[in-house]
Amino acid sequence: MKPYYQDDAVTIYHGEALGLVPLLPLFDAIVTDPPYSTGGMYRGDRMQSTVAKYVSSDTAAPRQEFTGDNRDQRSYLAWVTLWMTAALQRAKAGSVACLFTDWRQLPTTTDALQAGGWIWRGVAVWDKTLKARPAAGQFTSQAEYIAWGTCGPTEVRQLGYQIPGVFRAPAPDNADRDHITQKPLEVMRWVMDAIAPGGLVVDPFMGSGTTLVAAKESGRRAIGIEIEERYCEIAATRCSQEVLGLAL
Amino acid sequence: MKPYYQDDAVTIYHGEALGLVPLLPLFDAIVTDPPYSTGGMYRGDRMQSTVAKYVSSDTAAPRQEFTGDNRDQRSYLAWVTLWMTAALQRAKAGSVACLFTDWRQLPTTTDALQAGGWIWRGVAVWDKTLKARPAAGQFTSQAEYIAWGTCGPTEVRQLGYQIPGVFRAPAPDNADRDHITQKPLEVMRWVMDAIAPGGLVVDPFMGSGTTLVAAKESGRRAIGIEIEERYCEIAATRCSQEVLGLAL
DNA sequence: TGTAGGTATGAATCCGACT
DNA sequence: AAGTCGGATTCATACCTAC
Repeated sequence: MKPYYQDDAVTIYHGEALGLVPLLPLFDAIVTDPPYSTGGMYRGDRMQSTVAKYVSSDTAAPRQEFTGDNRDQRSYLAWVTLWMTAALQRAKAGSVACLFTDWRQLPTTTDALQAGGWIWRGVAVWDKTLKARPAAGQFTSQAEYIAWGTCGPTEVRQLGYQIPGVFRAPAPDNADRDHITQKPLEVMRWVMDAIAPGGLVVDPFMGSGTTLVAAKESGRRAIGIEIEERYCEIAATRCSQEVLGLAL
Repeated sequence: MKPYYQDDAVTIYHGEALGLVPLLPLFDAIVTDPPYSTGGMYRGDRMQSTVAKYVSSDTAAPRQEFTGDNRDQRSYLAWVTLWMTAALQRAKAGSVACLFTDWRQLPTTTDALQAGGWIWRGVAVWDKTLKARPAAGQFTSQAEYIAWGTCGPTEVRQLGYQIPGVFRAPAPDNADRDHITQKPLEVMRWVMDAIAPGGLVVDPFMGSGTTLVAAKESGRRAIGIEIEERYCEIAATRCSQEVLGLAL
């Protein structure tokens, strides 16, 4: 396993999550935003070869109606369960898992979390604030969700402050994004609060590496896995800039 | 079917939801906050009385129990599906369903919504703000959720403004509540925005009747069903005060 | 009317003791 | 043993009281 990039806090592997997760060192947290598209990403019935492209919930045109054909959702469940099961084997006791999801995949994601052997502890909300597409007479879909849980009993930490369960931060503008589903750094900083300082954070679907930057910046270590080399490059650049104190 | 209370906008029936829903006139929306049967990781915790589960141990003011809050998850799914199926039979095309739930029952609730034949359209978030019970080193559980959907295709309405998908409002103070789980009126006003003006709103688990007050106040009609007579009385009082313009 | 300080409490959760 | 029960604990926030 040769890293694509490495510094004292961050390691990036260029490769496929399902294959690489079992080879990771023991870690303290898995924080990730898997591709949760609802169509066209599964080739054949081999779920192992799934990660092909990222689709943003932001870019979807009008919402598809629920048709009763759960094929994609079932595959998604199986696939998430696979790598969460693998992750559990490499997780220290008390480790935290944070899985980003949209409203449509939230029930599937909590199922997969539990099917993978993790204890589901709750749902946190990223409120993207209202500026999204207009929807006539319907609740605006302005939130993403984090299904979170632990490996075994919770590790009790006295922080002296409460970690909000709802976090408000606008999504980055198109121009400021390297990746179509890129999260604002503030959101990832918020998530880091739920993880013990100094711990090792794993993101098997790294994308442009916001998780790694937030982890490093907040005194944690991180490992990122990404199948597309161009994102490995972007993330490596962001992490090394962070080294020099240039980020943000 | 003899009403417990009736005025020109509001009707209250004292009785049991499963039996009464099939007898209702055709309606435009079902908005309700069923007993979540939640309150704890462990079965034992969930089987406690509602006061033991939901009221802080050091709370001075006495609180009233409410019933129907001890189902396990399987039963909860079956039960919600039952009355949502019945409701669909009395729902006009394009009707809206809004089911309140907490994080733990959210996946079960969206399953039940769909199992009952409704089309799941999204999740709205009531952010209770950080005035919530803290949990050391964990995301605060400060939100409740609304699983919402429609009976058939959405009825397109031009509102001229967007309905937020995340709504911030602190839970009412202990002293200002008649029911342990009473919602703030503002929250119900927000929900009413998703329902056509003048429409008939049904709440089969009325409690202290906030849904009815919000419906009436916003120019809609409402039917409430409640199994405990004490809450029928409270709701009737609130609705009649609203008639006289005394509420709020 | 304003400001500062004290107090009560939340649709929890955890854990140990007891039946 | 598995199931029940009860007490301790967390802190941001709204509200009340006192100056």
